[in-house]
Amino acid sequence: MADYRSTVFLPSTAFPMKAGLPNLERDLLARWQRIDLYAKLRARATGREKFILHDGPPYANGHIHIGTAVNKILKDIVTRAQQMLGKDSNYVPGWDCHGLPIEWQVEQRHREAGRRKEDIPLAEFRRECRAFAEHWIGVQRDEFRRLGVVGDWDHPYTTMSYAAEAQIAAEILKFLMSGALYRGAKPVLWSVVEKTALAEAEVEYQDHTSTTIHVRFRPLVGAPAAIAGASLVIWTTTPWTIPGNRGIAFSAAAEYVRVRVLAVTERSLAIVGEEIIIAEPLLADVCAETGIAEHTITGRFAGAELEGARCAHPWRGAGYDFDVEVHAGDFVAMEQGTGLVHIAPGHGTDDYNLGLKHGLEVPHTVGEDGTYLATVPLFGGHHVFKVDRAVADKLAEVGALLARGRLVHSYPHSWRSKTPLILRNTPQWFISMTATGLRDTALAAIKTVRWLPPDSRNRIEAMVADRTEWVLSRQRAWGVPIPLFVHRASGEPLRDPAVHRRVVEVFAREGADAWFGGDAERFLGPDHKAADYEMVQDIAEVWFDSGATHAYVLEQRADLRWPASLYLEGTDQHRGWFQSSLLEACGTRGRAPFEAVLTHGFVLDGEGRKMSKSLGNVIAPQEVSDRSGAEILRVWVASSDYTQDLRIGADIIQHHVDAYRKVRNTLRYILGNLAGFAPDERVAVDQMPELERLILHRLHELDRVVRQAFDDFDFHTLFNALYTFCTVDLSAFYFDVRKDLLYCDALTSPRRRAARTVLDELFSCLTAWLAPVMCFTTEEAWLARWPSEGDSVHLRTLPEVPAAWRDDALGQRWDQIRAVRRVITGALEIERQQKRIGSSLLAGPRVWVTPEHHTALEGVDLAEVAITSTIHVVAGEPPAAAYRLAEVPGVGVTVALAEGTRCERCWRVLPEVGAYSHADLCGRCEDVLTGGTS
RNA sequence: GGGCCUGUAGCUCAGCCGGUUAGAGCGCACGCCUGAUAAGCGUGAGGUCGGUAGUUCGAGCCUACCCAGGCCCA
Repeated sequence: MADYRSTVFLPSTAFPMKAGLPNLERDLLARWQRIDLYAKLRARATGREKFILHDGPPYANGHIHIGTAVNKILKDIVTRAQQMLGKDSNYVPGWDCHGLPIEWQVEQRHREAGRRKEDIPLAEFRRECRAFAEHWIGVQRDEFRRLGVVGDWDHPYTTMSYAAEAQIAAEILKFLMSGALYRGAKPVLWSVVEKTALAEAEVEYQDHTSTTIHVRFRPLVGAPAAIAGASLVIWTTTPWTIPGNRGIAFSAAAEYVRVRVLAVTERSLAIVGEEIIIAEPLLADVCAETGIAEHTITGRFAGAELEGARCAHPWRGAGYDFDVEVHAGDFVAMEQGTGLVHIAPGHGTDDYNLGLKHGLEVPHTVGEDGTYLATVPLFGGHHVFKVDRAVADKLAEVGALLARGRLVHSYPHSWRSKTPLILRNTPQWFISMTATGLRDTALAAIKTVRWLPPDSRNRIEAMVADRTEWVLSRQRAWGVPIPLFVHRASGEPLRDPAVHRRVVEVFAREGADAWFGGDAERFLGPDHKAADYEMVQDIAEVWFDSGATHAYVLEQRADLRWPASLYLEGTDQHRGWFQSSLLEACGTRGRAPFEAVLTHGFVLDGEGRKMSKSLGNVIAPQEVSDRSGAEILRVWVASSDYTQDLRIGADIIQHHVDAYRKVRNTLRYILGNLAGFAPDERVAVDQMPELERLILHRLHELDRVVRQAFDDFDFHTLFNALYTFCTVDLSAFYFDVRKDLLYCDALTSPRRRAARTVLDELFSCLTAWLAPVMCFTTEEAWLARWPSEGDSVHLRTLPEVPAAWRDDALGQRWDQIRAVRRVITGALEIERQQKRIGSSLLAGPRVWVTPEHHTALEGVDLAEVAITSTIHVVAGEPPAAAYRLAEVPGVGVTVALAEGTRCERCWRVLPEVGAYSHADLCGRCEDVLTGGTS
């Protein structure tokens, strides 16, 4: 028997089945660097409408993790998609460089070397922080590039560049001049040993034994009848804050009771006959703790009735003659205590906020060394850690102490000295949300921005509406100083544009380090005496640095644009960068610095849990890149619905590896069958068989999906649509059906040429559509087809899909044809199970169809479509024995073996085989080999 | 504890304005092909739509509560 394999036109391509992604990616990255793809993209897009995705700067203090990888990949897909939509989509990456975590790590190094931070000159310390940030910028830049992210990596922005530091200073001064910046005070975590403020990250929680006290507060004349004559009882674990008391908080959601004491235990400080007010749910606890043995409830009322009541401080008459106000607080819990919470606005965050809301005084009571200020009656000069007993005694003396006790609980301690911390009222610089109408401006600006997903707007709106102020200052070393001179006599910050100009100029030239040189004259100039001014030593919090990036990046770079087209970050940035950018720009420019904001979720493990070292479920992007390829991460990101949290785990990675292979093999098959394809081989659409026109129609449909998805940043819809197209429409249908004529028809056959024309269009569309996601593989495929030194698939824009390809009627007709095909394949499967056939080409089925189907099948070679050798179509009711599918009513199939002999070249079984010069060939194959027309 | 959000097959996702037996692809099982071959094709089994209670003639879609999870606060 003759072997005709060599006469068959099998696919041929150098594009390998196995990608070897990690190596391929490194090669392509080197190539893009060699040809300077970024510069080529810019050159190609000159003059086009700009699309500016402004990078939210990641923090430069460690390797990237899977979350930062997702963020950067998503940004890259967006920028590439916009570029392909025909815009100049320029992406400039940036880094956040100042701030505590870097300072902390640099300090840690010194500690390990046995040096104290205090012994290191500030200038040197700042230099080390800068070097530290620089190092990690380099590391992260390599890691981001490894993911395939294209952007201006040679000219990124940083928050610590001199230009940035100068502009940050300038922006702060704008807030000063507008009247929004003011000096106030608020409680911060404070170490009395180090005499410094600490951030939450520097705090360790350890068990601590506190003295607890129950204290009576007597309502003043005019109090509501419900409480008149009784005592409000509070409970606290920090007796030393009693001198700072200015209020009492209750829960508006709770019931309160008035309780008359009937009997007490031995040594109880409760008095038989007295009446106290506490929350109902805590009644039993309070009685137990204060030694009330018997009681009766004489009143019961809703918490709300307490609102606005006033009490006397227990030490009224001894310097504590102010009123203590009673207000609702949503932080009042029914877990412990009395349901009435002592409020010291200088010593607690809830206390401070409640005080702010009701205009309570925020007293300064404690100095930086932990001793009471001399102005504090009774306790001036005493240390807060040694005063608990004295406070309790003093309360007992005036009859206010109802009980005292001890409690072991988790309490914040300094990570350095291991000593307990206090919350201490500390001077801070604030940006007011109201003085210049900042909150209203921001809320109005929010309405003009496109928030994606739409829920995102609720979140930012609620946060801005609830925000009471913006605390700008940090008592830290590594950051941009708040460049103010405070007049010693008046306490007013200096507002002199000439001085401000000098500050900004010097910062731009020498960096913000210049501020800490101690030379005030160079900034103050001849008009002010340095001795008259205090030079503020606080630095600005890092959210201000990054919130001002729009000012020193978007506004200042000619290749960018203000406002940005898009900010794209994780959902946590509603409190962070989205908000600081919004507030900064609204405060200085009156509008948002972005037109749209896109938010993504967080990365969780395969079970939907947070990744953590202790759970051992952390997946590093570097590992995935090295093992499977960064392309797999990109496919994973693109096929996930990132508006929700994304999950990743070993099986999920495998899933996307499989999906990748399917798409890759689709491209490979197209390339293989396009071998030697020349432009003059092309066939006009109206000359094509229906099947080819159907695929073009699908391309037209997909083109609309793709453009819409690019516009909406909706990549998972896009990727799933393309993936399904590759599997369902191409691999399982079109390619399978067209194998016969691609392999066996003559090279000149019009229908083969038509198929190849369609493959050419498929290649053009798929490589472009997938390029933003599969940036490596599409480039590899593009170059496999069009070898070139300097070209790239990424320099393309989306192909124009002719409107003429659309043919809805054809699409609907083929839906019916494919339904009939499903019945046939089902029937063939039965035969296969019975071992009557193997290949479908052995079959010659008989198909009964409805009149509708019959019309749809007109002019269609159903045998070709079903990949059988022959087929008989009959209009009419199928016999009882016919195979049917419930979802395709009226269609039935019986299967007989195809009559005839197998053509040894195309493997179809036909009666004509044997009638030609080659005894084992069909007519078509005979002609291909002889050049005849039999 | 508060604000915002999520929960549909093992996985990634569809599911319109509430309206028949809840879909797709992958994976899995079984089979076919051996001229896409560490490929390709077919068939099949998988879901009490997180739970409970309501509203409704009818709920995966609406309401309440609960459970699990995420982000941000406290």
